[in-house]
Amino acid sequence: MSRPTIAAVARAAGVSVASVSRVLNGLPATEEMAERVQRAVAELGYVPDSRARSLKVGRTFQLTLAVADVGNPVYVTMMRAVEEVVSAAGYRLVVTTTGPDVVDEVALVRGMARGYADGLVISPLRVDDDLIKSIQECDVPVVVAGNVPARAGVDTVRANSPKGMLLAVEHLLTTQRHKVAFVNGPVDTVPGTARSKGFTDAMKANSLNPVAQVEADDFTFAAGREAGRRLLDQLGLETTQPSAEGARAPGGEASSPSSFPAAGGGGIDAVIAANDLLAVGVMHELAARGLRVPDDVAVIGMDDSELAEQSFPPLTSVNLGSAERGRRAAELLLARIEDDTRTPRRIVVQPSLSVRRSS
Amino acid sequence: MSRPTIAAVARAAGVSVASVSRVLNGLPATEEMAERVQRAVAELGYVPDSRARSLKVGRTFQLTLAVADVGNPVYVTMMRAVEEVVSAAGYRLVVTTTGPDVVDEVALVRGMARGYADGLVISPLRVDDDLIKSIQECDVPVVVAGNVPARAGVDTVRANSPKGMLLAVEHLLTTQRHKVAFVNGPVDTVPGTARSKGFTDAMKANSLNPVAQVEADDFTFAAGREAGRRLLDQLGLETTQPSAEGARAPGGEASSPSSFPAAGGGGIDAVIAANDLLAVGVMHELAARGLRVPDDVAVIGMDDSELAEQSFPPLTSVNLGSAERGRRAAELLLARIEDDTRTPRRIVVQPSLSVRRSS
DNA sequence: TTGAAAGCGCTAACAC
DNA sequence: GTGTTAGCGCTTTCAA
Repeated sequence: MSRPTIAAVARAAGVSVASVSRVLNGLPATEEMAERVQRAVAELGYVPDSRARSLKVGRTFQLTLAVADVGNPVYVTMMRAVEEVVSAAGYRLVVTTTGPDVVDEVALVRGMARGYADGLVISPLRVDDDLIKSIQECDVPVVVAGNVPARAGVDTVRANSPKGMLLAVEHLLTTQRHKVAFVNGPVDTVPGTARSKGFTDAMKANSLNPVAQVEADDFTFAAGREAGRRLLDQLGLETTQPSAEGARAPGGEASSPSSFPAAGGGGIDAVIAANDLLAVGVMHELAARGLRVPDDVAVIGMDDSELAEQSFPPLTSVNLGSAERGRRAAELLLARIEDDTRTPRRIVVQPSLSVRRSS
Repeated sequence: MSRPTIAAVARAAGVSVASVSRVLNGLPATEEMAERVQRAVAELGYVPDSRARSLKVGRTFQLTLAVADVGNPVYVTMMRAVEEVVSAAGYRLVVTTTGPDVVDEVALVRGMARGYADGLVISPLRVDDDLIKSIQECDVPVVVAGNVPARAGVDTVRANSPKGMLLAVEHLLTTQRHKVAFVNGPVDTVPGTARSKGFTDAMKANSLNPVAQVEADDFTFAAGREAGRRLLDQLGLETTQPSAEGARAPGGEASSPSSFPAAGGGGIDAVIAANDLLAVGVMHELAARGLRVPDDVAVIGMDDSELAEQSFPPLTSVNLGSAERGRRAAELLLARIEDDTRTPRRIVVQPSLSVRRSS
């Protein structure tokens, strides 16, 4: 038995389809009419087809959130925030994953023309002219949670990475750390570029020279660990442990009661990582080499995701406002759906530092 | 300027809409016809409306995956597996979050009647008769990644928690741990129930008595930490550290060269947690009380999610086959979409143990 | 207030 | 091989 249609309901209620539609949409009708329709609806278990409806009204009341990697906890925070805003506005949120390639992002945006949703929040890892063009030409409103050139003329809400980097570097200085290394993600990504420049500027602003810099292949834990390996190799820090079994904890007891940097960091006393996953990967590699966090090396991540509290030791992390970015992005999208003529806004969310035990 | 329709393309190409449709769907047409249509499509940037299409053909070529909590890393693994299978089959996957309440799950399943997708994979946290009923009556195929009664007659693929618990307990015995505590999630959930029974049986089978058992409010890190707090309070283990600053690492250096349990666990030498998030929460609480993992207390999680490798020390975890469950669930769904008359299958995925440093 | 009917954009008979 | 047309399920004029 197939799904009942509005016609079936009309027949069962002995009224016209128009009346059923009206009752269902809360338009004026007599008490009795409403009653009869409701009964028929309940009896048949009728549920309106959203495709047919949206074909007619031109809206789906669905919104899409596209992220590159569901495994990145920063997106969890963002998803939650977006979900909250859009569901309060009566929209359904669906999440899709694009993967790391810009071509897939472009395909996703182009695909929106198929009418899947009334709007899109996209947090692109990589941006090129094709992507910008696809966003500009998109049939539904798009807001970018990330950084695209102002001339693109699209709504964006982005983090302030340079400011965030400044917070990180200044925190390190305050805690007497001067020999800092930087583990970035792929520099051909939007966040990778921003972090790179931010780090360089922040160091310069504090008259510091980076001791070392490496670039991970990806914004993932595995890539972070691998990058940490390269970093420490580069610094001439061989693995000190005879076996994995005996590897020391990153948060092992301090060798001295104070929290001043101990020797043994092999030329560095701090690492800043471009996100939390990378930071945790680096901490694992430090531990594998017998280096303690924060005693030998302080570690700072970025994003202040759930992983930062879950990691051990808990990770000091630059809060780039992912929840607020999600919220603002959702609000921007809703506003643009409401009024497509408003001039594009570019919102920048300010960072803060969540100091935990890794620094 | 609004989106071009198939009629606009037909006009531009000087052919009929039927011909455009045919070319677009790869049906026989002359070289020249194909050419003209393709050109017009490219010129206008035409993209077919999937709503109109699916209204006509009765299929959306979208599949939905519904999970309770995007923040739980086990779902990340599952999502990836499902995505892989369905996209290979030419379907688009959309993910939605239900939250922890069964009523929202029911609403989700009922809502599928609106025609959002051709099928649903749902991993319900809580199951009641309403939910089962909604699944049975659902207009589109549903496969449950989790446990529902056999009499429900729905396709399911589930984990073997009891077997997994057995692996965990036996591993502890092998490593000379006998005083084990259990940190479960809410027992009114599907996994909570399964883990509870599994743990009890596994202990009994090995002639072991649980030293303590606590139930977390949720399958989250925060709830795990809180449950750990209650557990250790219950065992009379006061916080030994004067300040948070000096808390010891869970993976601190062993006090003896062997890996035999040291004293200091306050009546326990092992904790099994119902999932990885809970396990990590417990590890944090252990650390806060100066207890070392695994030296004082071994910790075993379940799910073997990405978090298990990311945690420190890396978490021994029961692999409940979330990737395979995702894969099989997706395959089951595809098969049922293909043939709705096949008898429901109930697949059980066997667990394995991923031994890491926490035990 | 209610009903009849047009039409959203597409596909699939059916006729040529 | 191609064009005409009915109709998927719904909403919304327009008349009554």
